Amino acid sequence: MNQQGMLADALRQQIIDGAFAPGSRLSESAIAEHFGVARNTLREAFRALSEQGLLEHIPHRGVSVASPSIADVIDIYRARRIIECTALQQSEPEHPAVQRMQEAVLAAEAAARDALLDDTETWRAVGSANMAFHVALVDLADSPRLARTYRDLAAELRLAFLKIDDPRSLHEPFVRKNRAVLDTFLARGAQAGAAELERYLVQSERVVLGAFARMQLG
Amino acid sequence: MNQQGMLADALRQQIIDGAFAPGSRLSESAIAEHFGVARNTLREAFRALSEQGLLEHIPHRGVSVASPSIADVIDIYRARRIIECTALQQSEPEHPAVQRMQEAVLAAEAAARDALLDDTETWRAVGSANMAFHVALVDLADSPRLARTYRDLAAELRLAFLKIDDPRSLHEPFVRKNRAVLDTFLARGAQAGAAELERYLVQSERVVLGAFARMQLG
DNA sequence: TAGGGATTATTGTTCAACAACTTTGTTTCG
DNA sequence: CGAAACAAAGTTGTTGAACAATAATCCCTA
Repeated sequence: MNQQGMLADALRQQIIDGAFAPGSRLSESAIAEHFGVARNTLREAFRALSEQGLLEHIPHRGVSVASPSIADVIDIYRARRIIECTALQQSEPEHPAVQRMQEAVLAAEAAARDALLDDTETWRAVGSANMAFHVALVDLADSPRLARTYRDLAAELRLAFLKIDDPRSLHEPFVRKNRAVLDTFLARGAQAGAAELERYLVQSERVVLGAFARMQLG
Repeated sequence: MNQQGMLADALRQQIIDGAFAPGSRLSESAIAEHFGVARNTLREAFRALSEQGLLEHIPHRGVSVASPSIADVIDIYRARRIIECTALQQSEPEHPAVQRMQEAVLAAEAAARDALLDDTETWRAVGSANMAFHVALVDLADSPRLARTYRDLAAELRLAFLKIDDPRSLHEPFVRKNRAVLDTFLARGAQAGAAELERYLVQSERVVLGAFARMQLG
């Protein structure tokens, strides 16, 4: 792979891992030096991540890590509902992605068992496993383009999560919820699974929006 | 706006207008000279368009205009069905985008009336108006992210259209179909409109795939 | 203290050069 | 004659430096 490709991937991972706070500005020269690449090369990586919604680019002011607003969160969940619910509703139970959904749920349950009360890192791992569940779910649709769109949505949503202090209340309730979606889907079919998933998404959105609202007060 | 922004837009328009045949390679130095910019600047524009699916980038082999395969067309229509049908189904008739849907249908009908039998240019204008109808339709969902995804899908699909010789058979039948979708939606509601739209998309996909199949024979 | 203007820092763009790689053309050998 | 190996040419990938254009900061004055 290219240097810029690897560079974009590395940056992407760091951003998702919270190495830079949402909203913080990224200096071209500093980051270029940090990665040991030329400024021109870094700019190409920046543009790729901007197209994916992870970075925000303002002319002559450089790039910042995206910092989703309440409106963004609402939009992300709107898109999630459309993509995820349709993907699940129109799917077949024998699809290979189902196994990956299983594994993701098990991984999330395991991580949640091991997590201490306020260990940010572990709860983020729970969040990662939860997200892997939904990524696998979208793969049920067998549409590379929808999967790509969803990947970008998920990365953006992760930035929203980073803004919230309390990672446990953000991730813990949804381990059980994902399990419910999966079990309902397997036991009672696509239609019932999609309905359960819709409830999941509504509740998840409410939790995130609630945290955002509290944030703007405190 | 930036030079690269304008550059990307100009290139985008030229590609969509068919200035470069799908699949053709774009030489960095030639295009940079043509636009009077440096190679580095052009590369940033290239990357933006690659992210949107209009250009295909292969390391060390440069960029080519995307040339959608049959699999791509199938995927594009799959995504279209999910996005468009959900957008229409969950919409309200008083949404401002409805007016733009009206206008697009009228524009398409007018262009189709004036079109000569084999005037490629005019039939492409009909295609543009048709596409405007669907873009407006997606705006019913009030989701910037879905709208952006759909814009990229539409641009890619346009490249597929460019590969097909007979623009009339590609665009003419769908003027009436769009009218039917709109009238059904207005007269009988979102649910009925979505069903009509689904039929539209199925037929449209069949027409495009048929043309592709014939192309690979001849 | 508020406004205005010079200063400084950062980004936008260009250029030239070289490295890395692919493609093409040629040669050589079976 | 055909295929593999090799050399040559052309394109892209990346760098570093330079300058222009714009934004942010600081300092001075009223």
